Amino acid sequence: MKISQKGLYALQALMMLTRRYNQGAIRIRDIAYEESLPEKFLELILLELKNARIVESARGAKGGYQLRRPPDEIRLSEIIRLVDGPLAPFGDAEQLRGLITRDADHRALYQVFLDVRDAAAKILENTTLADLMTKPGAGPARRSSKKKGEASVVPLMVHAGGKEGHD
Amino acid sequence: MKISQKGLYALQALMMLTRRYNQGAIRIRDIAYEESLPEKFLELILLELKNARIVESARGAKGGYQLRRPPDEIRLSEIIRLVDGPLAPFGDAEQLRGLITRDADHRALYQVFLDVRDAAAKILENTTLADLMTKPGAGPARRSSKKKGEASVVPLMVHAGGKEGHD
DNA sequence: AGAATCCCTATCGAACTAATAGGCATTGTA
DNA sequence: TACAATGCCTATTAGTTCGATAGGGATTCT
Repeated sequence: MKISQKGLYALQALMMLTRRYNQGAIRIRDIAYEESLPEKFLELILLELKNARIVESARGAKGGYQLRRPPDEIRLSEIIRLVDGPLAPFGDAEQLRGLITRDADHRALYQVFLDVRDAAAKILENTTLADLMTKPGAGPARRSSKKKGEASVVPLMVHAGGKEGHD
Repeated sequence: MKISQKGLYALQALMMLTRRYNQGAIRIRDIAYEESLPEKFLELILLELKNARIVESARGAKGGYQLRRPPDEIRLSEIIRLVDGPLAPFGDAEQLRGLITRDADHRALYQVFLDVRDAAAKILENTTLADLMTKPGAGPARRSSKKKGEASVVPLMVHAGGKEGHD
């Protein structure tokens, strides 16, 4: 899965709307200004988020955007899938399962791809917009999702190579 | 991280060379035929793998390609980084660490991105070409890397949504 | 000498990405 | 009721990436 510039903008805009949750409609212009995003491009993104029922809009003067659901009910996986497609590094989960079943020669390879997508999905399904809110004074970030009967998963000590592992 | 068609071809070609390990040089044409890959495109890929010292070539008649190191010393992470770039879903690990440090407003978001890349890295660093070899008769695949003093990590029961979780 | 094979650079069309443009529709307010 | 503010929507564009092909040069075996 690759997160595009557009995907990043979407997430940033939604973080902004999360901060302003319950404060009524926010103008595109204000979101763009506060998050330093290209206004016209953001307009397109918000339209897409609206069609996906993640945000809602008010038109005309005093119009603007706001979240349609509480921030702790909007998962990062949902947004990323919408804007940037499947979480799998190749194809999508369904396709990979098919290949694992049918392509005996490359089964093990596709299984690794599926493992990677599952690991990403686990993180992104369990992180909501609410989890991204950091208190202004707070130090190094660490988040947790609890509410609404969801399993809280803390990704503790996940690190690959040595202490110094680039990419 | 997104694995391109080219990346998949590279991995497939290397799996083929793993099967033929210690059997001398294999012609591009034979690899292409056996794995059903476009020959000319594969040529480019192998050239790149050669420059990265993953495979070595012999030129002239009786020429061809072979792995330059034993299959259990070639990690999927190395190949994917070479062909498709950083494992992170956005930017690279170093850049993400910088953003987490400096961009207070979006720190938590970038931390999630880094968590995702760490999860992917963990899997891909711990899987080698040797791990992808399945016995011809064997059923559902499961692999493990042991040799050369590496920590063997079995990604057990990693699954996101419900039983039926597409992408 | 000649055939086989890898080496290398160039090129191509299709698709995707990030962004901009501009007119239409709706709504609050003077 | 006008009009200004704002979102809605479609089109367009320049630049990049992707997947693939082409072809001549260099090397090595027989």
